[in-house]
Formats: sequence, C-alpha cells, structure tokens
Amino acid sequence: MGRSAMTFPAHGERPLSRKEGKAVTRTRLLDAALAILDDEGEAGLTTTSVTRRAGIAQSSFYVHFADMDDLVHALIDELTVRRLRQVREVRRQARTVPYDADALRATFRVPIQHAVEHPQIFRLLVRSRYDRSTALGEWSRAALEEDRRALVEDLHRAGMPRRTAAQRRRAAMVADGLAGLVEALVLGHLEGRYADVDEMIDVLMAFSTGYFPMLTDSPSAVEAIASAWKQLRASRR
Amino acid sequence: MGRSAMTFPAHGERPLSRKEGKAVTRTRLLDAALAILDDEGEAGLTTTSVTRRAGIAQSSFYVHFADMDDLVHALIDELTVRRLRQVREVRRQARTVPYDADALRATFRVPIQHAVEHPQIFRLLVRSRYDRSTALGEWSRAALEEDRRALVEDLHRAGMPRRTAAQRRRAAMVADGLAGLVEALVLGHLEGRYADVDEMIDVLMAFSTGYFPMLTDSPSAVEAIASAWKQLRASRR
DNA sequence: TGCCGCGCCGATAGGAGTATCGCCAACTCG
DNA sequence: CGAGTTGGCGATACTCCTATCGGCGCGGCA
Repeated sequence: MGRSAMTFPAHGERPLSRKEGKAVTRTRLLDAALAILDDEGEAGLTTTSVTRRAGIAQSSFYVHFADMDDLVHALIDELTVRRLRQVREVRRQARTVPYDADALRATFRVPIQHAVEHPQIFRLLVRSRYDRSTALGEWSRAALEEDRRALVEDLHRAGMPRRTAAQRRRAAMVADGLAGLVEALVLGHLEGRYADVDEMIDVLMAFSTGYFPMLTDSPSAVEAIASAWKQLRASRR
Repeated sequence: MGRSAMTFPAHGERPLSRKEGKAVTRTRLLDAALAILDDEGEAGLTTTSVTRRAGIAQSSFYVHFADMDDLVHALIDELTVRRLRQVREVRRQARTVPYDADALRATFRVPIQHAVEHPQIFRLLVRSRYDRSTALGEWSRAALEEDRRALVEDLHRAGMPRRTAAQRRRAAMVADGLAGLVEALVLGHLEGRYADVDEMIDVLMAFSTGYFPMLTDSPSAVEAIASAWKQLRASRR
C-alpha cells in the first residue's frame, strides 16, 4: 500500500479514480464538519479536528478548501440544496390538496420526517439561528424566514385575512407558532421523549384547531374562542 | 490616579472598599462573559476576550476565577438563582387563581416579560440546549426539563388525565408545545417582528384553545376537534 | 504609622491551531 | 512509456490563548 493513511469505504471492485478519490475526501471533510458542529459546536470546529475525524493529515485540508470559512460556506451550500428539495416537497404537499385534516397532518409529517431522518441538519438549523457573527447564523435565519414567509402564504391562501398590517402580523405569529410547535415536538422526539410521530401529529392537530377561527375574518373567530372557554367550563362541572 | 486602568462606574460619593472593588470586577467579568456568549457564542469565550471587555488585564482573570470552566460555572450559578426567582413567580401565578382566560394570559405574560427584560439570558438558555459537551448545555437542558415537568403538573391539575403512560406523554407533548409557542413568539419579538406583547398573547390564547378538550378525559375531547373542523368547513361555504 | 495582604499589571513559557513549504508516490494523458 | 499533475504527507513558522511569575501600589489593620 502507498504512503496514504486513508482507507476508502467499500466501492465495488475497481479502485477509485483520482477525481473520485478527491470527491470522497471532500465529502468526508464536510461530513466530519457537520458531525463536529453537532457534537461540539463552533468552538470545536478546527482544521485539526475536521481532518482528524475525516482521517487525513491536517495540511491536506488546504487541498480541498482555502480556509475554514470556505469549508463552512461549502457546507451551507450543500445544506441549502438539501433543504430546497425538502421545502419543495412541503410546498407541493401544502398546495395540491384541499385544506382538510388529512392535508394538515401531511403538512406536519413532511418536515417531521426530514428532521427525524437528518437530525444533525435539523439541530444545526435551529441552533445556528442564535449565532450573531457567523455564516451559519445568517444561513439559518434566512432559511427560517423563508419557511415563515411560505407558511404565511399558506395561511392566507387558506383564508386568513391579509388586508391590514395587523392581520399580516397575526398570520406571521401563527406561522411562527406552528414552526415553534413542530420544533418543540421534534426535539422531544430526538431527545428520546416521544417515539410515536402520529401521536406528535395528534397534538399538533389539536393545537392547530386553535387558529382555525382566524381562517375567516368573521365574528365567528371571536365566538369560537368564547365557545371554547364555555365548553371547557361546561365540561368541568 | 493609581496604576490601574480600571474605571469604576459612578458609585455615589465615597470610593469603593477593596472588597467592593473586587466584587465589582467579578461582576464585570460575568457580565462580559454573558455578552460574549450572546455576541459570539462559546467559540469567542476566552480569558483574553472576557478581560478585554471587562476592562482589566488578561492575567487579572485568575484573581477571580481558577480557569474558564470556573467562570462558566459561576455564570450558571448566577443564572440559576435568577431563574429560580422567575420560576417561583410563574408557579405562584399558575397556582393561586382559577383556570380561566385571565389566569392563562398571566401565565403567558410572566415568562414573556422575563425574556424581554433579559434577552441575553433567554437566548443563552434556548441556544445552549443543543450543546452536547458543555456545562451550559447541561444547565439549559436541566432548566427546560424542570419547566416542562412543572407545566405538566399544571395541566394535570387543570384536569388533563394522567392515569396511563400515554396520557402523561400527551401532557408532556402539550407542555413542550406551549413552551415552543412561547419561545417562537418571544424570538419574533426579540428579532423585531412583533412589538405588542398583548397581540402575542392573543395568538398564544388562540393556540391554547386547541388543547382545552384534552383537559377532560371524555368523548367531548374528540367531539371538540371534530366540531372545530365542522365549524371551519361551515364558515368557508 | 508601618507592615502585610492583595488586586492589578506586564512579561513570558508552553500549547494548540493556522497556513505554507517542499517532498513523495501514483494517477493521467499524449 | 515518460513527463506532468496532484492529493497526500511531515515539518515548520507564526499567531493566539492559557496560566504562571514577579512586581507595584494601595487599602486595611494592629
């Protein structure tokens, strides 16, 4: 065997070409970076730690990336591509079926499944929004803002009024609230507290009935909330 | 003036005693640490950056703390004391009045006000939960778990059934959901999207009506959700 | 009033990380 | 088949951070 300490993953019969080998190493560096961000946060992300986890020498880092910023931007590009695929599926789900219980359940299920399948990406997204001075922080805030904007459009399309600034702000709050609900339960799942995704969606559906009255700009919105309280009081006698 | 580069804040007429001066410096170091965690995250937290922001020499750090871990634990102790005061107020609010609309609004308002008054602490709490390998991560997860446990107790006391593991899990999901709702809207406020706390609480109240049927372990819980859908469909014809 | 304690300081040694340099071996292509 | 390319490597210079050392000046106390 040559000088290299690298061991490639199983790759069929023939050895990798130079280009293929380089691409594999680059992918290992990106995967290593994502894993370290998940395990140790930005403080642990160094060329030394990334290359060690990727299984190459520290100086080999600079064959693939100009510096650490370059790696982080490459990671962001890759995460953005993956999220665009996910968001496209969520958008399709939200658009192609009428607004009923099954449709709403499906619009909850898609992001939950993505988060469950890619927990490192999910955690990086939700934790990075607090980073003030990093490219990851900017990426996360932009992604979450785009999610909110799209969800607000869904709510308006479903009937939530949008004529005044207060109405649009109300819709944005509902969108933020829905995202906060999903995030909280997904974290519960990832932290091992809730195993059953359908049970999670049941609770999300229950919370969601709370904003239904807002889907019509009518007195019934106020009446529905009053009615909910009345029913609660009645059921407790 | 003596050798020290320090400038004390205004402190009435008389100069500080030695003990007072030492306490002031220690407080400046803790405040500087919290500010740096907020601005730059754990990666920016070094003895050099903390002492520079506190306005003392780097080597003076070791007069007050054994090392950086010592400072972080001292910060955690201080944040824990402050949160105990806050949690006590929330507990009092949740206990001393009957379960009605005004009481529920108040139980939302207290944590929102604390977060709005202490945004750095709020952001540190919610961001640190993702830290796997830090004392701040452990502190945050413990604090949020305690919040969830107390909120679950509130829900059970308000009537949510607790006989089976599924019922307790359902209550925990509702508690997590409520926390997720509050956090999402508080972040919206801190990020400048929502200025009016009462408007935020209106939306929280609306979402909350969604879990009301769960407060009784009766067929009406299922009927209420079905009724909500029926009302939605009726209002859209 | 004088000595001691101590909070602050600058200088510094050692460690960790970044980025570069020069070399090697193997792949690629004409 | 041979020259050129290049991905990987070890060594290293430089920077930044941690932690210690010794000194200074001033507050505190007997």
